Amino acid sequence: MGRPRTYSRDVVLEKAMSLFWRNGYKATSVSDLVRETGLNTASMYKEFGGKDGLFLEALEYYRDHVIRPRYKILIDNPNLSGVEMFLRNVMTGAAKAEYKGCLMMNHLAQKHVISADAAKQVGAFCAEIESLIENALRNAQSEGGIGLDKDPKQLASFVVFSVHGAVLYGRHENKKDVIPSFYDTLMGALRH
Amino acid sequence: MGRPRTYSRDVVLEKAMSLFWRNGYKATSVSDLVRETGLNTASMYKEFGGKDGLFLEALEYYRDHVIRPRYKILIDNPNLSGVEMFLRNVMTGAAKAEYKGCLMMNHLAQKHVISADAAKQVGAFCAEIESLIENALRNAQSEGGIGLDKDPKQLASFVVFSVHGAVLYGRHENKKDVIPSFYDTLMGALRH
DNA sequence: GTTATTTTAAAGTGATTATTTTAATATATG
DNA sequence: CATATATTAAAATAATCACTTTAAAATAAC
Repeated sequence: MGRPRTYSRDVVLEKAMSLFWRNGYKATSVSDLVRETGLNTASMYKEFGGKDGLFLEALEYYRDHVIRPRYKILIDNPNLSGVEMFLRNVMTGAAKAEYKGCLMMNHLAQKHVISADAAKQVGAFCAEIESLIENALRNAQSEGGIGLDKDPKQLASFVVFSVHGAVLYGRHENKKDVIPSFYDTLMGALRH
Repeated sequence: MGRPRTYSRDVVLEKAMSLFWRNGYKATSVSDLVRETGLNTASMYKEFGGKDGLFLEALEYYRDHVIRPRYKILIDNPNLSGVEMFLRNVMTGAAKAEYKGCLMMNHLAQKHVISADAAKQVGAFCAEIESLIENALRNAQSEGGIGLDKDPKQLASFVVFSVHGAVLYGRHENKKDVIPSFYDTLMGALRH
C-alpha cells in the first residue's frame, strides 16, 4: 500500500558507490548523491538513514557486486593458480588508465573520517580476502606449489599487502606500464 | 617596518602538516587550521594565499623536514645496504600503532580532491624516491649485490610500489605484527 | 470513492565551509 | 611624536554542508 517508489534500490546503490569510489566519503556530498542517483533527499534519509548509512550500504554493494565476482576465482581455484589469476587481475586492473583504486582500501588512508561501522567493514573486507588467499596457499603448499618452509598465513598477508600497494601505486598516471611486471616479481617471492 | 608577526612560519607549517597528515586535505577545515596553528585567518590568507597554498607548503615542509632525513640514508649509502636500511625503516614505521601513513601517498587515494599543483607535488615526491632507489640498485648491481639479469629501474619501481603497500596496509590496526616480515620477503625478491 | 499509507517534491533548518572586509594594534622610520 | 607599514582581532560574506519539515501525489484496502 501507499505510493510506490520511483527508484530502484540497486540503481541508487550502484550510483552512490561510483561517487564514493571516485571522490571518497568526505568529498562526496549529499547533494551530489541525490543529484546523481535521482533519489529524493527525504527518500534517501528514509531508506538509508543518512550519508553514513548510504555509504555503508554502498560498501556492501561494492563487496557483493564488484569484488565477490573477482575473488570467485579464488573460491573456484583454491590453489596456486587461483592466487596467480587473482593477482594478475589486480595488477592489470591497476595498470589501466582510469583506475580508481579499491573503494574499501581507498578509505584506509581516511579511516577516522568515515564511521566506525564503515571502518570495521573495510577491515573485515580485507581480512576476508586474506583468508581466502591463505586457504589457497595452504593447498598450494600441500600440492608442492610452494615450499614447506613458507608460512601460508604470512604469505597471504604479503599478497594482500601487495594488493594495497597496487591500489595506491596505480593512481600514478605515469608509471602505468611497469605495474604488470610486479606480478612476476611477486610470484617469484612466493615461490622462492 | 609595520607590526611584527607573532607567529613562526615553521611552527605554523609543522602544525598544519600534522593536521593534513592525520585528517587529509578535505577533512581538514580552515577553522581547524587557524585554531590549531594559532595563526589568524587573515594572516593565513596573506601568508599562504588560502587552504590550497597552505597545503602545498605543508607538503614541501613534509618532504624537507620529515622525509628528506629519512632518505638521506639512500644518499649516504647508494647501494644495496642503503635500500635495505630504507626499506627496513619503512616497514618498522608502518608497524607502529600510531602509524599515519605518508602525507604524500595518503593523498593518492584522493587525488582529484586536492589541487593540480598538490597532485603534481605528490607525483614528483614519489618519483624522487624512486630515482634514488634506482641509483642505489644500479650501484648494487655493479657491486654484485643483485644479479645482472635484474633491471634496476623496474626493481626501484617495485620497491616504491611496496612502500605504497606499507602506507596503506599499515593502517590496519590488527595485522601490525606481520609487517616487519614483509621486509625479508621483499629483499628476497630483489636478490632472486 | 473514501481512507489509510507511503513516497514524492520542494522549501527550510542551523551549522559549517572557505574567504573577505573592517578596524584596531604594534612596530620602524623620519 | 607623527607617519607609513604591516599584522592583528573579529565580524561579515555567500556558498555549501548534512539533515528535517511540510504538503502534495499516488497507490492499496475497504
